[in-house]
Amino acid sequence: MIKYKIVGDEMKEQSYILENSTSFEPEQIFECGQCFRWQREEDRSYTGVFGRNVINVKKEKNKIIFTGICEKDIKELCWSYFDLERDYEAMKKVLKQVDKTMLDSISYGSGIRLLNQDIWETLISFIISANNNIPRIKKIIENLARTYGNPIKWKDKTYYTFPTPKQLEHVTTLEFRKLGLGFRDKYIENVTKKILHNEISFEELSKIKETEKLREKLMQFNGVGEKVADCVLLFSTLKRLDVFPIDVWVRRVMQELYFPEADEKSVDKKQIKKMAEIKFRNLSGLAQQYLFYWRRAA
DNA sequence: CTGCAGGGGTAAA
DNA sequence: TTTACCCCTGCA
Repeated sequence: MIKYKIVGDEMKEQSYILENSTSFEPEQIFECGQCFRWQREEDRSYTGVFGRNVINVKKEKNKIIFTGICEKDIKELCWSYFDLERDYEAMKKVLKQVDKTMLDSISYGSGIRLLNQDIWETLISFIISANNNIPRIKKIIENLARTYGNPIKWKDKTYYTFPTPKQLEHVTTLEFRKLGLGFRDKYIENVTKKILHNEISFEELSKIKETEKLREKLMQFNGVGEKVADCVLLFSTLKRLDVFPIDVWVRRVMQELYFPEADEKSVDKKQIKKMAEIKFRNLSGLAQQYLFYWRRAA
């Protein structure tokens, strides 16, 4: 049995304040379905773990306050993770001109940003999301982290890092099953093995330029179909803003909007993707997120 | 109280 | 193209 040291006491708390923030609403960023490990606090701020960092994000007027314990400079980490380089105002301006619904959905979720999450974590998380509901997805991921990740202490609470492939190396199917993974247990096992045996590496994946090729590679993992692959492409550091993941909600809203005559299920994914490309072009993925967040709240 | 549908899909038939 | 799948929750 491996013992992990609690690193929290050795790391200093840091903070960073982003002034005059635009397109940054913690609730929208963390509740729009792209991530599973951010928890809402009593004061409406959010605390989460990414990499070996625990960070709290709080919005006060137009300031965003990031506080936490980090391995590296907190500002650098946040700029990368929260995609702060990208000009969301400019992208929203373009999408708003598509049609009235886009305009409405952007007004509703105007503070959404697409996170640059770790590819491995995003991959595992969305494999778990298959035919599953959000509360249970979150529960399973926390079970995984608590059981196999490293503890980090901060302010009298213990947080856990997302387990690395190495940390899942000797976990049996049965042990995964006990954590509530269900039929997905063998998928997680398969992905872990493929990574550890170097059949596919994330470094290699990151180098692939062509999105189609990258999607194909991702779909070689057991448990990864088109939807999961698209989510990884959009929500991780792979960051393909033009991919359009279609889940039940997105299918619903797209049919209502652009295929009002058709009855349920008669419009296939290919048609919907084609329509998204026509309407939203290279910003399809971002548009998908506004639509998803807006339609789900309705 | 029991039964059943359905959930941010995928693999296998 | 259709169907089973772990497990949990909501609702009839």
